[in-house]
Amino acid sequence: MSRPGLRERKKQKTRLALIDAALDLFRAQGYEATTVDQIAAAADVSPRTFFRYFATKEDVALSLPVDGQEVMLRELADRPPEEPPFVALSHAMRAVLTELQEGDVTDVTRFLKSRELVETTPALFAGSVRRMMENERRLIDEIARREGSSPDDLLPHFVVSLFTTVARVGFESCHPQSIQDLSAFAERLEQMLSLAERSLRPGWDRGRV
Amino acid sequence: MSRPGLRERKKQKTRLALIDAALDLFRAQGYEATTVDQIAAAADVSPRTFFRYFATKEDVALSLPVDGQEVMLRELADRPPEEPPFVALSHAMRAVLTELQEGDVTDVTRFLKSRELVETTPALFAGSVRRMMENERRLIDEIARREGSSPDDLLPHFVVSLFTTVARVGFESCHPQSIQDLSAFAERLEQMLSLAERSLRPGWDRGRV
DNA sequence: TAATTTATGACAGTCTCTGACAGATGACAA
DNA sequence: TTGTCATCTGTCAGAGACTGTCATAAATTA
Repeated sequence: MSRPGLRERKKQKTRLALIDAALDLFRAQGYEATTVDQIAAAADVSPRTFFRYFATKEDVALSLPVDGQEVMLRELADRPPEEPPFVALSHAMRAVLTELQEGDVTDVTRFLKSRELVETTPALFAGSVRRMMENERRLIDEIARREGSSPDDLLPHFVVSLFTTVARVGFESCHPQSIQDLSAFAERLEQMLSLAERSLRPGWDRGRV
Repeated sequence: MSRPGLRERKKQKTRLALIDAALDLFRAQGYEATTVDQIAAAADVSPRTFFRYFATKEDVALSLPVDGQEVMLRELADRPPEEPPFVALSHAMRAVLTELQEGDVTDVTRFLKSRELVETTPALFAGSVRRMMENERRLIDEIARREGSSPDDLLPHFVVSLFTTVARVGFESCHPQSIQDLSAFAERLEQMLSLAERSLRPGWDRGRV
């Protein structure tokens, strides 16, 4: 696993510079009030280059949560097949938070920053939900594959949507307080997962009720 | 209940003209490919006037589903308090479809048109979900009021989010086929509601499990 | 009919985002 | 080291969504 070339490293640097510049400007003067020109200037690139890294202004704010969804999908694929769908999804989600916590501290900071931004900015919140739902399709496919469901079976759709909802409500409920570390997130998530577990019949996620 | 004045009638006419022009253009050449200028021209108003009726291009496409949400909220407020939350929400949703069906036929056509458009256009789908979630807050408040929950109780949030998810999955599952009438919608909705009912423990939506 | 309110059109301007082209820079082989 | 090539970047021009402003026209009211 050799170190990537200079070009690749520069690209990563530019990408992070744009993300950090954007998050700071968004926090300081609000999302709508900051222009792409300002972000580009703060990161020392031309406005055109900004759009070579991020398709939209929204993308730069949501790139971290989006990365998280990728991790989640990878983790889900690694869960043992005998695990019921909802349990597998829960563990995959926990793994995302764990992986983040074990990584670089600046990553955690960036993540929390962007998370707070998303919760307090309606436009970004909308975008976040949108991506969550685009991701839902992929989670559904993976669950359907694991369970061997037929393509028009509504159960995988139901299970994944329900799980996504539970996770979202958990995250949202963190919003009023300013969250300093990830453990508060993890705690809320467990709280919601157990509420869901208590509400649902055993075997519901495999159609055996 | 006197007939509104000429000015008010003209406004309603312009509004409907914009909606119809927009929906037709969107269907014919796609949502992104049609410009606001085209819509305004088709409805015989200036582009500036378009924005006096709809804040964004998205709004004109989603105005009908948004109207539906208003109806849903009104219906929910009319449900008897002894009804458990999930049942009350289900009945309110049924009432929306019933009210639509009993109204003008052109309204139903417009509704189905916009519904298909939303499902087939990612940008609009995202916007639709976003409004659904903005509406969620109001539904939560109403359920919390009915049940006398404390403001930081997660249960009303959970119940409403779960219901919204179920309804959404039901609507989405209609997409592949082209829906001609509302009864197909109603049928799918019932299918999903019964799946949810089977999966959940009795009393879950009042915290009595 | 006159006065007032309100809807509309016309115009100018900002911001997001895209295509096209040319110059700069890193990757790689001779 | 040098030359070639692919890729990154800046500059420019432009479309399209959306907003503020002001004058005009139409509806409402006295």
